[in-house]
Order: sequence, then C-alpha cells, then structure tokens
Amino acid sequence: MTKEDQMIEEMFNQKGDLTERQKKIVAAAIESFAEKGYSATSTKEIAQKAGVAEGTIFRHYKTKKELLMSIVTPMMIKLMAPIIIKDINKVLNHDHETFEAFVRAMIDNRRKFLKSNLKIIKIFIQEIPFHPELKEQFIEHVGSKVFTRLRQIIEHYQDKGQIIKLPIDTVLRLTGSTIIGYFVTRYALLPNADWDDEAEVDLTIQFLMKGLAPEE
Amino acid sequence: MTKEDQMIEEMFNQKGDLTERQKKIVAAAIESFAEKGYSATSTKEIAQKAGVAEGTIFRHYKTKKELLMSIVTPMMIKLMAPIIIKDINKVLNHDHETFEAFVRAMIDNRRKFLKSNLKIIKIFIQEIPFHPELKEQFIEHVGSKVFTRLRQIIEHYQDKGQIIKLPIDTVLRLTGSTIIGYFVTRYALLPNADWDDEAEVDLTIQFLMKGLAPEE
Amino acid sequence: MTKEDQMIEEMFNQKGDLTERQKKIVAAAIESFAEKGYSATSTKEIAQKAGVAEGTIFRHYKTKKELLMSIVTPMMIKLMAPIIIKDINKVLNHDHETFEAFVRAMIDNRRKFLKSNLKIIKIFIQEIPFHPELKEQFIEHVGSKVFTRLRQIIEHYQDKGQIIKLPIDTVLRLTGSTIIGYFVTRYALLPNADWDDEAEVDLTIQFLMKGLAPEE
Amino acid sequence: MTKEDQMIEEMFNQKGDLTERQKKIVAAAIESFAEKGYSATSTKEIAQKAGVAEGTIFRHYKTKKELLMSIVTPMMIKLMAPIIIKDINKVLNHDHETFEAFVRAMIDNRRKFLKSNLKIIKIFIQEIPFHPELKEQFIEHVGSKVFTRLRQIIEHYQDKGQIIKLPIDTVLRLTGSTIIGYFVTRYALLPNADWDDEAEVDLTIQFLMKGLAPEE
DNA sequence: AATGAATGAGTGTTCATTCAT
DNA sequence: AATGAATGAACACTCATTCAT
Repeated sequence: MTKEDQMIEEMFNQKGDLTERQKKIVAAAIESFAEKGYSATSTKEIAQKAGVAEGTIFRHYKTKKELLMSIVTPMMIKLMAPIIIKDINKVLNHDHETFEAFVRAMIDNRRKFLKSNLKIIKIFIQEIPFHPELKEQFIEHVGSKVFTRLRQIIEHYQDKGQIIKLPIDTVLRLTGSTIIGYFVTRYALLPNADWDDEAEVDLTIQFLMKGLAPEE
Repeated sequence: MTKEDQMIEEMFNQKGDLTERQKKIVAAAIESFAEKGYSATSTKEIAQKAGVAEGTIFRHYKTKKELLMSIVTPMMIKLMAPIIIKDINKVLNHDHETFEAFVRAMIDNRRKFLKSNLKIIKIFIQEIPFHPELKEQFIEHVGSKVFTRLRQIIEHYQDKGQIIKLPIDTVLRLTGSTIIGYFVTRYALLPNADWDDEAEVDLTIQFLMKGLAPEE
Repeated sequence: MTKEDQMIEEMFNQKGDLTERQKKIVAAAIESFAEKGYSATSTKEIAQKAGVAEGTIFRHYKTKKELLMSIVTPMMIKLMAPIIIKDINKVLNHDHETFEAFVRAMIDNRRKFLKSNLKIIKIFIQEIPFHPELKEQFIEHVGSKVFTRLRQIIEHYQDKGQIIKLPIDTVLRLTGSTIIGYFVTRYALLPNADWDDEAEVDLTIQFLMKGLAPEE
Repeated sequence: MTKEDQMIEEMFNQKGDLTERQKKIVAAAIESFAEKGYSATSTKEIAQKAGVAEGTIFRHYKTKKELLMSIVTPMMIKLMAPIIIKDINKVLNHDHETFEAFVRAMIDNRRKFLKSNLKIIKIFIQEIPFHPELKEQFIEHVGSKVFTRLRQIIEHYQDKGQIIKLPIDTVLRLTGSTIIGYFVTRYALLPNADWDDEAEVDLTIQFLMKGLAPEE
C-alpha cells in the first residue's frame, strides 16, 4: 500500500482537491479493482477497505464508474504526457543524438512512472475493452497524438540514416513490442524473478538496434 | 458467428460429449464473456442468447465458473499442444533446419488457431489475473512444459550457431515479444487495418533474425 | 382481507393467468399501497406480507411500478366498462324510461363494484396525480369514452324534457358531484357511520331530480 | 411561483417568525410535495430547489414530517377559520338573510383562499390518509368545530323555512358535494377549461336551491 | 445560523443457484 | 433432460438525519 499511497499523493495532490477520505477511497478502489477487476468489486467492499461508509463513496463519485474513471483517466494522461508534451526540437535534435539514446531515455523515464502506477495501469488495460467511453477517451485525448508523435520521431531517425527504412508503422510496432514486451515480462509476468535490470535493458536495446540497423 | 461456430464444432466435438444445447450455451457464453467480461455477464443473459432456460446451464455446468473453465481450459491446451507434443528430434533436426524456418512455421501454424479462437483467447487473457486456479492450471499443465521445451529449442539453435548466445530466457522474451506483439497488433489492436500479412511477417522475421544474429 | 381476496378472485381469475403466488403478491401490494401509499411502500414489505421472497415479485413484475399498473389498470377499465359497453339504444330507450331510473340503476350497479374494489380505487385516486402515464392511460382508454357517452345520455334525457336544458357539462358536473359525493362520504369519509343506504339514496336522487327539474 | 410566494408571504409572515431562508425552504417543499408527493420527495431535492444546504432544513424543522406539518397545519386552520370564527349572530342574522346568500358568500370568500393555496390544499388532501396525526389534528382542531357550526347554520335556515327539512347531515352532504364538486372540477380536474365562473356559480347555486327547496 | 461531509439503514432490482414439475 | 418459478443474498445507489466546522 505504501507505494500506492505514494503515487496517489504525487498524482492527485497536485490536483490538490482530494480530501483525506477521498484518498482512502481511491486507494481502496485501486487495490480492489486491480485484485478482482472492476465489475467483481463491490462498493461495499471498497468502503470497508477504505474505512468509510458506503454513502461516502457516492458523495464524492456519482457512480461506481465515475470512480473508475477518476482513477484511470489522469493516469492515462500522465503516462503519455512526456511523449506528447516535450518540445519537438528538443527531443529530436538536442536531447538525443541517436535513436538508441532516445529509446534508452524513454525506458528509463517511463520505468519510474510504471513502477509506481502498476496497479492503475493494470486496471486500465483490464477495463479498456469493456468501456467504450474509456477507449474513445484514450484515443481522442492521448492515443492519436502519441502515435502521430512517435511516427515523426521514427521518421526523423530514419532520415538521419540510423534505422532501417521499413514502413514507419512496422518500425513502431517492432519497437513497441520489444519495449512493452520487456516491461510486461518485468513487471507483470515475472515481477519476482531475479532481474538485473541494467543488463536486461542493455540486451534489449542491443537487440532492437541490431534488428532495426539500416541495410549496408 | 460462423467462424466461432466452426471452431466450437472442431474443438468440442472431438471430445464428442457436447449436446446441441450445450454447444449453444458455450457459444453464447463465449460471445458474452468476450464482449462484457466474465463477471459482468449474467447467466440469464447467456441463457437468453443461447435460447435455453436458465436452469439448463446449471444442469451441464455446476457453476458459472465451471462454464468459464470448460471454455478456457481446452483452448489453453490446444494452443500450446503443438509446441509440447511434437517429437523432440523431429522438430529440432528434421522439421526445421534453421531458427528462421522454425519461427515461420510456428507463426503460420498458430495463426490459424488464433484466428478461430480469438474470442476464447481474449477471455482467457482477461480472466487469468482474477482466477488463481486458472493461473495454476495454466502453469502446471501447459506453461512449464512449454517453457522448458522452448528453452531446449532455443539452446539447440544457439548451439548450431544460428542465434546469438544471450541468456536463454532473454532470447525467449525477445522472440516472444516480437511474435506476440505482431499477433496482438494484428488481431486485437488493429484488426481492421489494411494488412499485407505475408509482407508483415517477412519483415517481422527479418527483424528478429537480425536482432538475434550471432556476433561475428 | 376476505373481501379483498374475493375481489381479486373475481377480477383476476377471469383473466385466468395469475398464479397462486402472484395473487398473494397482488393482495399484499393492494393492502400496503392503500395503507401507506405507493412510494412509501417497499417491495420488501410487500414480499413479507405476501409470504414470498423479494425476488419473486420481480419475476412477475419487471418493476414496482408495473405491479402498481397491473393492479390499477384493469380496475379502471372494469369500473368504467358498464358505461361504455352497453348498447346505446338499450340504455337510453329500453333500459331506463326516466333519468331518475338511469341514475338509480347506475348507483346500484356501481355500488357493488365500488364496495369490493374500494382499496384499489383509493390507490388509483391517490396515485393518478403522480404518474402521468396513468393519467394518459385513463383518459385515452376510458375517460374520453365515458364522458362522450355520458354527454349523449344527458342530452337524450334533456331532449325528452326530463331534465333542465343547462349546458351539458354543467349537468354532468352537478350529477357527478352529487353521486360521487355520496359515495365518497359513504365509503371513504364516514364508512363507519350508521347508514340507511336505501333512504340516503332516495334523498340524494330526490335532491338531484328537483335540482335538475326542467323550468315550468 | 409568484402566486405561491405571495400566499406564503401572507400566510407565514403573519406568524412573523419565518426567515428568508425558511421561506425558500417552505416554497420549495410545497412545489415538490405537490408535484411528486410527500414521500417521493427527498430533502436533498427540496434543499437544492430552495438553494440552501441540506442541513439547513433540519436546523429549522426537526424532521421532514415536521416540515410537512408546518406547511399543512396553518393552511388547514386558515381554510376553516372563517366558518368557525365569525361571530355567530353576525353570520346568521345580519350577514346573510337567505341560505342562498350565505352559500354565495361562502363560495366567493373561500375561492380566493383556495386559488392562492391550491398546492397546499392538494398536499393536505393527498397526505391526510397516510398520517393519522394529521387526521386527528384536523378533526380535533378544525373538523368537529366546523361541522358543529355548519349544522347550526343549516338548522337555522331550515327553521326559517328556506330549505327542506331533511336530516341535517344529509343537507350538509348534498350542499358540500355540490360546492366542493364545483371547486374540484374548476381548480383540480379541468383548471384549463374555458370557465365563465360567474355563470357557473349561478347555475350551481340555482341547482342547489332548487334541490333543497322546501316541499310546498 | 448555515454548511455540507458523513453516516448506515434502506431502496428497487439483479444475481447465481436450486428444485419441483 | 429441460424447464422456469422461486429464492435470499448481494448489488449500486439514495435516504433522512447528524454534527464538526
């Protein structure tokens, strides 16, 4: 719970409008949603875990779904923000001379966020197929921008001759699969294995670079 | 529904013990579980969709969960079977001279299964985090054997000098990420995009082989 | 309860599609709705009084409101039916030579119905202001026909020179007020007073006839 | 709302102890109780409509029922007051020479009150069957006195030979039915019809007088 | 005086499951 | 085997009321 609490502190107190009780409700909801899934979690259970009356939940969130959304939406934005927001020139020209450096930076940066938002991300991925509004919201507010952005970045490094000139979406898919595959294995499938993260990332990036190396 | 029906025919009639009514129940359950998730689906709904009485479901399956299991367990076994069953020597020595040929064969072979079991696989992946028995069953009966087997195979091709001598589990992860990443993108994320499957698989395998190529 | 049961028997068994349990539910609902009002009556209470499980109510009636409607709608129709249905010539020419005879017949006939449907009528009157559908249904299916019919009848006796030629709606209102006023006093306001019904009706009709007597 | 506000002003400011906020609460409660009934109206709804906090209602009225009573009780008294209070000799001997004049005065006088208290009267009639205290209060404080009084008045005009010597309660009932029947039709059933009030009252009184005319 | 957060019992309704037919 | 009526616990949500601020 400590890690989760920390993340709630960070994420929601910035917004500054969560009361002590609300934080407890949100923390309890995250715990339960992640453990048993949104629709198998009862509001009674959340209330008990949070140590509040059931009615209190509904004072702050009109419906159970609104509670879910209030947890998942800001995370979704924060997860993708760094990719969208960063000044384009900075990212491409100044920040990272090579594609490898860019990928490494991205892994390092997102790893922290991921580690502290593990449960919320899990909830998000679990529930997105069942809530069309969530999907639409994701695509509208984040998804499309992120993909546009990532395509620009890949094109940039292709133009610089650092990576192979395959179709951009294919490069995107291969890169995404490799990185996300690492994170999923690391934090969801085998979180308790004995990981040497530094080495593992090195190998992963090395694999990716070789795989995407331009033809001679 | 035709595709789903076909698959049900194939899969369950082998077992030979499914009545006409049971097939309808199973088909309805697959449809609903995939669409709204296991716990958000009511047995009433399944009964209606299947055109049977509510009681009929419980005549064939003691509980709702048993119905879920009866859908998901055999699929899980069939999905993994080809990897486990095949005679070891055959696979390694005779069937596929190269790692590339092996990967290509695997993709081709599993693609058919995947396409016709899409919904069940979706259900399986959605529900596995919430049903410990399912997870245990998977690991015990399938997972561990599959992994042992895949490690042997990778070692074999490493020994033949066809792929780089990274830690076996790392190779496994990278290969898995690349292939599963392709399938997920192809069939779950963007099933309606305009895919040239042959070309896409060629590029994917080419990426994988370059990425895993032994050092010179 | 005996009287109520009787009436339920009569009214609903004709339709023949009420199970024993449904009858109990309906009887309990009538009792409670009449006593505390529709919205102050809980389904739990109805279930307990009926000696069934709460769920059973909802097997037969999709909502609490549907239960209310199923009680009130057929009564409304049966209450008004005799006025609408009767063959027009019969009523006007053959059945009743005088307006007095018509009024007396109406009082006698509707008294029986009223006595055995007292509670349901009470519920109907109590709830009609709060359920627009009920009001519309009443007007559409019964009200308008009844009024058209009653106007014809009054006109008929006016033409025969038996009652004064005031505006028809005024005659209707005065007649209605007098008769309904009697019934309300008799059965709702002072049901326990010491009534000599025959004498009281005689006086009431005598008052009505004098009041509506044509000018000389 | 203007009309309602006016009436509240009139009625409650006499008591002089209603704050601005209380008036808003009372006005909102009247609106809602009349529209949806007492028990279907929530205190939250009243608070919102009144523009005050939920707690504020309970600062002024211990319970929701007390709020109802505070609305309905003074109206009940004011409605009946003129009949009770007026100096007996004045009414009978000086004010109105004839029964007809008395009835006409009563209709004129009470019409104003009725028009501006329509909603409260509606609430009173709707709720009286469900609140025994209300009924008792009505009978004790108003009802019995009013009836005693009205009986005296009728007896007086009977003695003067102006109306028929039927049993007093029967005369009372017939007179009441006729007058109340007019008001109910005029203000509750068909308030939007095209009424010529003066003519209608004339006809109604004419009917009543003929109906109650002494035998020759 | 006024607020509105907090309460927990209560609401109508749905649930998975049982069982007589 | 199949039905669908019956169950009562559980559901998300609302209620009148309290109380610290």
